[in-house]
Amino acid sequence: MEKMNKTKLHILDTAFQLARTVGLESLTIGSLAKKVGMSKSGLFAHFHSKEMLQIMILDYTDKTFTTEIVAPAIKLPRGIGRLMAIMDGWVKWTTDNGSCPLIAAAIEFDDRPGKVKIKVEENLKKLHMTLSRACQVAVEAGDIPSENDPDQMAQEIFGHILSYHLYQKVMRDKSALSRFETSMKNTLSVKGGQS
Amino acid sequence: MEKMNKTKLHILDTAFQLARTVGLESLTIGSLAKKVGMSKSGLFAHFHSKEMLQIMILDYTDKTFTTEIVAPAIKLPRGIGRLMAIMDGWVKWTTDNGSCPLIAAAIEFDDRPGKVKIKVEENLKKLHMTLSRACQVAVEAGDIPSENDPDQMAQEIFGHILSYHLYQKVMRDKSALSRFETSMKNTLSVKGGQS
DNA sequence: GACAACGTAGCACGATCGTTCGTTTTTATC
DNA sequence: GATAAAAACGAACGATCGTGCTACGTTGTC
Repeated sequence: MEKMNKTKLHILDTAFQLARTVGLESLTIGSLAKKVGMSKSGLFAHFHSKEMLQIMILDYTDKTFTTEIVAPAIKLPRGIGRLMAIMDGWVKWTTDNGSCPLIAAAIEFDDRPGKVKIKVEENLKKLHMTLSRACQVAVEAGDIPSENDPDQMAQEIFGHILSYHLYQKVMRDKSALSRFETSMKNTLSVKGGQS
Repeated sequence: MEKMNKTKLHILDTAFQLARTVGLESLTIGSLAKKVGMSKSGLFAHFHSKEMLQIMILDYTDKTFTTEIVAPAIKLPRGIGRLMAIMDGWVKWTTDNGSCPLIAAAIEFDDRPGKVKIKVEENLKKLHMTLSRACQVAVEAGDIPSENDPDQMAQEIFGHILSYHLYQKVMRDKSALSRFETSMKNTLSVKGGQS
């Protein structure tokens, strides 16, 4: 873990908020500096390239998501409650203000190799692991059928969130949330494969 | 429908390809002009603002998706085959080269009101309708259970595609495709809700 | 209180952004 | 082949991009 002084944290927090509405690429150092209230060069000195700034925003995003959503869920007793707590938090995280910088970055950089994409890949995998683990715990607790593969469920659930985001935020579909909840139920119940 | 001369179509086709790798915002008129092989101002004259260019790229994307993927599927006999043909085409469309400009734009503009967002919303709704209709046809043909709501299935399926895209393209997960297929099976089969 | 280290500001760089303008080249019409 | 219309061009605009450099102010240490 890296040392972080007060100013740098304040910058990152502002950058995080800004990135939620404009993404990582359209976030410019000039606009960020104006919003923070300091000079472009003074801000720039904390990071030594825009690429590094983007990476640290992703880091900050991950840390915020973990402490605000994952950590509280982990405190719940082992079982499906943890998973649902994460999902509730995630939905709120998606709905409230702006979208998720990680998702935005994932789409922006999916075809642009580089350090940022590597960081995105890393964070996405971590998120998948969190989901997958939570599913596994729910299975072990007997809350959901053991036929279900945790990785399969995780990928499906990830899709439910992404889809919800599009339907709710872009298409402004009033039914988006209830459909999301139905989707979750479907994923977590037994699968009656007709072969 | 608008009249379109040869040059404009060529520009849009090139822009479409470029947008698949960099998105709509990072696509600059200068870089596009260079790739097309004409001057910035000459190209700019065809559209009268960058915003209009972005909208026409989205239009072009929609038209291409329709003729390349939806139209061939419609020619198949009524039933689940149509839906699966669309999904096959969509997966290939997502996997082959770059991602989908519409999806990228949806993420980029979800919190930026304006004409572009309106166009994105319009196209997404059209895509949802296409999916929903295909599901409904499959139900009517008796290929999938009638308990399933077409809109519900459409939102789920949309999520499966988005998730697949992230897992395959960003996380480079080898199992992404097979999980996607499982997800599709799950969505299209009966739901055994344990209340 | 001298001194080193650090955080921040100011200024400027070359590049590129979207856009405008006037001119030249191409195309179509008679 | 003359002429009008349309298409493409080169140059330039003011603004902003990311990034350096230098200097000034603050802070902590001896």
